[in-house]
Amino acid sequence: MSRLEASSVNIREVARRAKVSRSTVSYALSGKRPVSEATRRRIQQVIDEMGYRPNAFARALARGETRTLGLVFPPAGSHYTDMQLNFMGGVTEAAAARDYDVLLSVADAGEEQSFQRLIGERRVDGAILMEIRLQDARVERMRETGFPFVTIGRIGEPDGTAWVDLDHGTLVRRCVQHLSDLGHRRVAFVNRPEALLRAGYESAHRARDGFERAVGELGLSGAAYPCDDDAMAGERCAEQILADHPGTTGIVTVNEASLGGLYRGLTNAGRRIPHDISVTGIAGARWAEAVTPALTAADVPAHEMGRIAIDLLLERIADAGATPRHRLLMPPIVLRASTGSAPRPLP
Amino acid sequence: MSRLEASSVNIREVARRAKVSRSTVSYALSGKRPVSEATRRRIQQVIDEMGYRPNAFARALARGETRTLGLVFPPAGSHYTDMQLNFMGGVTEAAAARDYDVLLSVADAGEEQSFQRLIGERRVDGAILMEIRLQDARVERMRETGFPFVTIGRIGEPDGTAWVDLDHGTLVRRCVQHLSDLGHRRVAFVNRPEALLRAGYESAHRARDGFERAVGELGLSGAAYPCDDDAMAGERCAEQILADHPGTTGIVTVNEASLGGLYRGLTNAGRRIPHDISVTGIAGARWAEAVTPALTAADVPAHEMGRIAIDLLLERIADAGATPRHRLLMPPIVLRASTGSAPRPLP
DNA sequence: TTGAAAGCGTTACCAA
DNA sequence: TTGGTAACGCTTTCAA
Repeated sequence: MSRLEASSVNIREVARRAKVSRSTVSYALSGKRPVSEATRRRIQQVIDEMGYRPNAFARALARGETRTLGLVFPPAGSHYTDMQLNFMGGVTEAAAARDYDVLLSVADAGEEQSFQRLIGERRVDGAILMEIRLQDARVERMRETGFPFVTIGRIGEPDGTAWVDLDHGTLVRRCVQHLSDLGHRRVAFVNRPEALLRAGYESAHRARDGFERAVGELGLSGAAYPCDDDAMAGERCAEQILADHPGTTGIVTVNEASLGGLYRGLTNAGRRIPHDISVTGIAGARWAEAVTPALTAADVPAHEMGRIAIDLLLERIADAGATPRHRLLMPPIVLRASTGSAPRPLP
Repeated sequence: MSRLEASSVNIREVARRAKVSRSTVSYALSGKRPVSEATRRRIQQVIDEMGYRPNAFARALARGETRTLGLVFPPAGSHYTDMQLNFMGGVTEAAAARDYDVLLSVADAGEEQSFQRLIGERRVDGAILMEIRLQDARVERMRETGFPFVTIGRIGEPDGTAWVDLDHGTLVRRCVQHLSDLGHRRVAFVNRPEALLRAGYESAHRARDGFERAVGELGLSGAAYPCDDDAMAGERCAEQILADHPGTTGIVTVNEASLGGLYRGLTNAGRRIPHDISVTGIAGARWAEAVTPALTAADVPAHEMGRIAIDLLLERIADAGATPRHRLLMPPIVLRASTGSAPRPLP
């Protein structure tokens, strides 16, 4: 016999001690049926004495709801970004505030196993999906089954799904605009890793599209670079940018993890920020402020996005028939110290 | 009726279609009793057709085990450190590899509610506790109830508990030693936030003790500073250090989130790293490499620690009677570019 | 206002 | 090799 049973106080025992039926104990707890004040009191006393708590699984089984939400994210080895991890924090705290637990699930795009554990075995009432791709098998799967879900990020054709996302396209556009306003004519774009791009990772694609559109509309010259999520890659990326186009005076980055390396690469090449080259982009505030000079950037409100995702999900669960809602966030670009007017062009 | 039930295929239906009893289906799945090849096949076919998966809660109820592990961490608003978050990643992936799910729970030191949800309602088979204090109410509580648990970090008197921890004391000691070897005579220590110290946060205390012991043994002058977990605090801390003791030429830090600010403060004060002042300490590799020059530091193997925690926990669950084991980790200090020999003393 | 009993979907023991 | 059935701990309908 397992310890769980051994140490378990159950409703039957409470009922016996309080000299009432099990149903009365249940009703006293849920309040779904009037219970006389006298017996309610007696029951409560026994419960306090014995430290009784209803078994969550038995309750889930009887009620058909689990009061647990799933958080699905892909395995990343040791390479979680700050952003991803702060989503997790936001989601979990918001869920706790609403009396839900969060069940973590690492599931790759095509991976059936984890999905089945979560949805197939009915462990959760709904799920939040992170790291969305333009074409996302997990999302399609959820849709088919009619299971309540919300995505952080949005698929290519998000109509009919519930999601919360940053408007990466517009945000990057604004960064380019900002550089353009400062007189920069040749700019570069530092994106997330190439592997993610190939996998169809939505934010990387939308950010790049935004960059290219903006460069075109504003009549600038620009080049986009994928970059791995670490400092060394950032350093190499800076070298590459300057090698390809020495006249580059502005950089937009959406890769916070490589930021320190990017700065280092630029500095090693003898470029001062922002005197010789301006840098801006989208990043967690912590990263933006860790570099010197601090990065002018749109701060990712990861924590808030986690909270919003939970709210949207609970809405879906409460009313599966309603039209799915979404939130497209566009945090302001906060001016710090990494951008300035373009240097006089070299002869 | 909830959607869950509506879309649910259950064992009874499978049994009916395969023309066997429910128990046979159950045994065919678990293999705990021989089943003739013919019926096993027939059952499997029905299962595949109908997409049957046993309901996790019903199974948990019947078996008395949940195949779910709890991960308890304190609420942090938006201020999770990289380290904490990477623990979460490591724990989750290791659990998934062993076919366990992870249930997240935000629980403050004294908070009963979350504890009760997790343990009282028997949602998990065991739990991992993070952010340990020297005196930790949660740990005591777990101990009393005999519930299987492992701590990441260790309490003041850890005997009899299972834990995995970094040897912060010795690690900081080695950092001081390293500085001493390079000829530094006056050093400073940048710790985690004061609030954490006051709360009895173990790693902050053990690190500080290690610093003071080392300074004493090596005959150096040293001062310790608490520092909040952000760049601005790091900057102010640098200023403070130089104001208090301008002759400081070496710094040991265990506060990765303030590292960028610390560098900035030093640089603003006209000190070049490592020419005028050396910096070293304990930090996640990502942070250590994000700053320029990259930090000579002991890299926190957060991911690995998460994995170890899971292994220790599964051990506890499998054999509650065994003596709890532990792992004290001491990653090497990897030499990067932030330390060098002490400058000639000023006149 | 309360009790009895039938589920919820599994597992595992007892028979056959 | 299989089937019947009593748990597991709770909720909720039906009766009183």
